[in-house]
Amino acid sequence: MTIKDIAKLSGYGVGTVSRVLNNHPDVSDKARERIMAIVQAEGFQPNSNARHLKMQAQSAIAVLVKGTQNMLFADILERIQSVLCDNDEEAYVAYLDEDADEVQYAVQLCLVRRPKGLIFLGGDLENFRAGFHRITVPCVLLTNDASALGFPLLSSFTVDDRAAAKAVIDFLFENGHRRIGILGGNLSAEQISCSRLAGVHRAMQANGLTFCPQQYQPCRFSMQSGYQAALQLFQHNPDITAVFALSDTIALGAMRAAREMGYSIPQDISIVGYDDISFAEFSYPRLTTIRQDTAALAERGVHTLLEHLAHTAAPVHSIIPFRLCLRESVQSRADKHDI
Amino acid sequence: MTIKDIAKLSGYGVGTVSRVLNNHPDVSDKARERIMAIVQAEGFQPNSNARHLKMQAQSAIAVLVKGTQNMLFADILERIQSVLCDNDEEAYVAYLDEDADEVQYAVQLCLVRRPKGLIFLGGDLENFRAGFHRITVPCVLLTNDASALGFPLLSSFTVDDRAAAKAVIDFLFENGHRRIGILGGNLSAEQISCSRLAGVHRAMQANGLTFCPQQYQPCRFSMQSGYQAALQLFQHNPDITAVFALSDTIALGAMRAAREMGYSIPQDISIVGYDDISFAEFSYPRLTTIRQDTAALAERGVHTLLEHLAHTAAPVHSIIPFRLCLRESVQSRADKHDI
DNA sequence: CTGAAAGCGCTTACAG
DNA sequence: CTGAAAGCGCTTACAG
Repeated sequence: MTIKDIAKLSGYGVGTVSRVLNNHPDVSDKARERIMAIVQAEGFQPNSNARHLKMQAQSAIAVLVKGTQNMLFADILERIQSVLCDNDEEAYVAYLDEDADEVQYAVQLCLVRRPKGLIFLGGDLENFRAGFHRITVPCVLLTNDASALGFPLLSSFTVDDRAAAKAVIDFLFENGHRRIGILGGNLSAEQISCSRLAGVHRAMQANGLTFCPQQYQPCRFSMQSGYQAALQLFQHNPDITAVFALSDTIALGAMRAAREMGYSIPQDISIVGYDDISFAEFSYPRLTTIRQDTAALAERGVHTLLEHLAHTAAPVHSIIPFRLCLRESVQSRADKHDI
Repeated sequence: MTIKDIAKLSGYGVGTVSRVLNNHPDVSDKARERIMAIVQAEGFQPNSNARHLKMQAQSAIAVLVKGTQNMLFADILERIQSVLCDNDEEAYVAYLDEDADEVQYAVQLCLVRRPKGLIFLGGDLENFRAGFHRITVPCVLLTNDASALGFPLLSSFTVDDRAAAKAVIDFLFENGHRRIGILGGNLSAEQISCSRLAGVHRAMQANGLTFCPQQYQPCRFSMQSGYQAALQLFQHNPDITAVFALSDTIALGAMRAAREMGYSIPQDISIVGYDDISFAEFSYPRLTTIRQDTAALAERGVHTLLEHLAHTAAPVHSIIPFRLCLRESVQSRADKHDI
């Protein structure tokens, strides 16, 4: 069943059928009615390959997800899909290892699939700096701030990672914690771990605390990796009273490690996460964490991309608010200051 | 840059270029070399719309995921993507509400996107029975058994849900539990909850236990819903000593509910899940659960689909082994039999 | 082994 | 408001 068949059935030409299908204004009501009736009856759907070939545009928007087990990204992705769907856009999603070069992959993808736009879920600024100039379609980076890069085709939305990290440290400090361990991602690259750690540094300094390298233990963003890193951290820093994990999954792994070391949470060790994935509220004890507004991230990201697809405009870089969710995994040590 | 440009640059015709690009055997080595050199140099990629238009086939395989927050499916999906990628296949994935009619959606999808094959992640047999005859491409259903339906285009892979559920009940019985509550999905439809519950019934009967309707509390497959359902369950059945949740997410919600009721796990109440998502191992206490072999499910599913795409063959319905993972959320009450 | 040509199903100026 | 026609970029018999 093609547009030609519909034309024959309706007595009109293919041009008119096409115009009806595409909601062109210059069609008589009679033609529109008659043709639509047949389209309905036959359940006709135009061949999208032919359509796109003619329109010289790929329909798809590609979404590159960095990290395969990332609950936060899964959450954002779900919302992205739904907004995209509401706008009749198709999404192609690819999962990359959390240490892969997403920009290099994107360049490749643009060659092969020619998406009309890209959304990056997570990204390393270093990779963008090195390779983004080769990308020629509008893009949006989520959960990292690309404003400093100055690419005209790259917008970004993120919470203020520094401020959020600082809020965590301040909160721990207020609750009497002085020796705090940090569990996070790879620092060699310009990733979110960096800005979060910058916030940690600033807060430590502001509160008169020193921070030595061994208080930071790098790991991947998974429970398993968080668990192992936490074991290391506890070993190197037997005196810490709190752990700030740069993601909830890492925090959940750290909880397990703490228990294996015989620590009670939060009596012996306090733990704070980052992301507020749904498990954070159902862990035991409930995890105190930084809530990222995934709905805002997804919606603003998609809408910005769609606008930039419609007409070129200056990139927008915007900060999404965060919130420190106070739950049960932090103990106040106000009464036992030990500095 | 089109195939025509490559032809001009190389001095060959477009036909030869196309043949080189598609690895046809009937091309001289010289032509192949010269053309490939130019293709490499220019970074040329054929327009996939044009290609597919000619080949009269959509490239994509559609994956329909039933439930948006399903960690098990997320896990399987990731593996599906990777296997598909290894085989140079593109995947289009759509997330549906867990109570949506996936078959109706699939029929629609076939009209619009014409995928060459479909993979269902989760599915209600009732929906398949009602609407699958309208689907004309090879399909695979994962985590439910479609053998009874007899559709020539529908294969299925699943663990034996009845046997697994029976194993859980037997295990609980052996450990002294006599009054067991069940938390699961919607029973009105022919979903996995049904076969799992059938296994529960059988095991209860075999062990001489009675099972009254109020011991079953339906809910959606989420922590939040599991939490609320568990609260109900405890209220209606204050004497139960164990809860079998038909998914790990439900179980995690139930754990929260149990704690709120003042129960210790597993001392006061034992909890068993289903799926073995990664959080099951990192919850506190660690969750005893049924492990589904997601790798096998994904790989066998994709390979079967690929084979059926290559040449029609009889559908295959296969059982994937399960394993009861003994961890910490079940208490032996062998010493305090109370029947 | 290679080229010229038809045609996949659609859209869109161009006439009328 | 409508139809005839060109053409999007590719593949594949058909000749040679």
